Amino acid sequence: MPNRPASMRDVARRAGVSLSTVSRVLRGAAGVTPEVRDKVRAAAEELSYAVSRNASGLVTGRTCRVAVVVPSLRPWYFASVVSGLGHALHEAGLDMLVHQVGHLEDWIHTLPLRHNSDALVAVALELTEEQCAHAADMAGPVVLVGERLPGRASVHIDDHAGTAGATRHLLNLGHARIAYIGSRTDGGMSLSSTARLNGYHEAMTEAGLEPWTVTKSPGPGCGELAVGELLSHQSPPTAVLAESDNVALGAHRALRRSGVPVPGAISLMGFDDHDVSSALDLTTVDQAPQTLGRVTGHLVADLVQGRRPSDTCVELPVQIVPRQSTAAPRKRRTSP
Amino acid sequence: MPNRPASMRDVARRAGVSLSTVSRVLRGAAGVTPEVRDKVRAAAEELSYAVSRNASGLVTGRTCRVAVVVPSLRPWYFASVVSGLGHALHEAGLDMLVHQVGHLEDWIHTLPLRHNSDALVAVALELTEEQCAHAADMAGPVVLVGERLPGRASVHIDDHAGTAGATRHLLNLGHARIAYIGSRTDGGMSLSSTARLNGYHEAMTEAGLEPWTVTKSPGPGCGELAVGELLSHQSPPTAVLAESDNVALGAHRALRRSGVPVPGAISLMGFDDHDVSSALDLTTVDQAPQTLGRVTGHLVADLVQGRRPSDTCVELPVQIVPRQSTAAPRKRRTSP
DNA sequence: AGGCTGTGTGAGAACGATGTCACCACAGAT
DNA sequence: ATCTGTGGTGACATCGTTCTCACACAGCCT
Repeated sequence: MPNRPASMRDVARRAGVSLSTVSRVLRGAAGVTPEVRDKVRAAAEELSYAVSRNASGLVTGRTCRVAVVVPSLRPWYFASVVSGLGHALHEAGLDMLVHQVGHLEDWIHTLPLRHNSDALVAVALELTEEQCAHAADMAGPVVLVGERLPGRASVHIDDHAGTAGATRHLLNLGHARIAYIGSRTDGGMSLSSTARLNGYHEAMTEAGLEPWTVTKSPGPGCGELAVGELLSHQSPPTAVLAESDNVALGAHRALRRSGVPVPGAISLMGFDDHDVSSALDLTTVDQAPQTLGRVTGHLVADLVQGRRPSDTCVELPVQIVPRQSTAAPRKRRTSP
Repeated sequence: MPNRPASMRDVARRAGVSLSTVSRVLRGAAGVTPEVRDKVRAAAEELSYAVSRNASGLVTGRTCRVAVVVPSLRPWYFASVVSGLGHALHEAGLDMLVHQVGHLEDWIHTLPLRHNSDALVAVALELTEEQCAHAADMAGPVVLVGERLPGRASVHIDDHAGTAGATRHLLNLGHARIAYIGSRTDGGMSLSSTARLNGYHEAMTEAGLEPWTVTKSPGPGCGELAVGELLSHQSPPTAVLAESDNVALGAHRALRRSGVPVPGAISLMGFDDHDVSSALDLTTVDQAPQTLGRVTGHLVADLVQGRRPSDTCVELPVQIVPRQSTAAPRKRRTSP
């Protein structure tokens, strides 16, 4: 009962021209009389006809589709990246296929994408070169977002500069005992985690101060546990920089419950500019994930459409967002 | 240089059988000797071959692809719905094309989807019957999520029961002066907004109490403005129910800034179970958007794959999530 | 044996577009 | 008048699948 949709042949018949001519018009190819073109356009409009990317892709070899692989769409960060990506791809006339793969093992299983997309964007996946090569073999250009791999196209932020800047922000406020809360899985640290940690280290040693790092396994309890450890110290830090807003969130909760005023006794900084940060008035580092996605989209479009992009490895700047959770340290009573 | 990927013909040659046989094997069709089947599978594996949905869709008329149209992927709610949807579709062997359309006018422009997807899921879009019909004409079955339209398949939560339950929760705590903050655009109220308002009304009148409603135009300032209005009243409410967590968030901020303790002086409830709610310990109504998406995915899969779903119009229950922002009202000092 | 049935396989026509090539008319040059 | 482009158009092969049909061959019953 869903009577077959109109085909190009139907449009051709209606316009009284040949199939080829309709194709030319709809593709915007040159060599058609304006008069004929309008006639064809009108016919297509009346039949509310749209070309089948399926069929055209079959002969051109291009699907006008980009596959995006992401651990999950739900977390704020991924949603933002994919959102920006979607907009940019849409502008370039590309459709976006979204695949969520929880574990990297599933990833390889999801891969039979060949012929089904023109490129692949992997968001926040730590791929090995081997996996990348396999993916490229299956689906054309591969672009990494939020991670990097030598020799592969990637778009990511300058994590190092972000934490370095954040640390300097705290130093400039007058803090000296600045602790850093990081996350670390059994498998080690991701490249961006490492870069963030290094940024902190650099800024601290640059200032002649001893870095003070606490790492916990990632998850909801990360920030809380770390704060517990920090507060039990003989002289606790006056400022805490968290690897991410999620960690900062847990830290914030722990501080609140411990009755430690923020920023009165301890200044707290996050990293991400998560929605929650503005709700909690948390000073943080904006990594503009939507921009990340958008830039990636342009890059992918360039690659797919055969333009040579200026640079296949883009590093985006970050920006400090000052809010209420950081302030100059309280004067120490012990000083004369 | 990206040497053309293997085609079915290549697999056939390698396995020493005909094209048809390969097709049969890879489709899982019956009537193939186990021995031949294994041979074909092996050949396909070696060539790391995957069927082109493009080509197979061309002849079957099915694309194994579902188009999802959503205002934006960024907000928590949409991301959750689409995430659930994606998982369910993936289980059903369907790929998900995501389109973000900010305005409904763009929507119609995005529509040339015919032949490019088997079904269309519209998330939180208030479509007219005409637009639905047009969409159905272009892309097969249409399923609405979070909104409803008589005669169209839809999946949504029981907004009415949600606010009614929330109101009763506050009533049970002993509140009587319960205000409701709603949002309303110039164009009127969406169906779900209306249902939420009605739920509140019903519970209040049921309890013999006078409803007290404040509506502001939606946006970040909605909750704040409303709280301003409520606090300026001669005897302010002891409890406030917000149409959504976003509104509640603004209300929470305004109360905090006004020095009104929550829940000490005023109990506050939201609706959605947004991430921020747990961060703020906000009592709210969980509408499980990911489940919403998941259920929609199953429904769409049924429709696409020709199974007759048990019901094309699903209403999901909601659940109160009690947290720290609601408590019994303070005893009134004026009572003897 | 002869005729059925059934089962595994292959040949070839779709599907709906694109791209190549041939054709036709008509312009201007010879 | 004939030749030669040239610009608009149509015929047809092609892309990689699925699907329909025909065929070969085995087994079983009369």
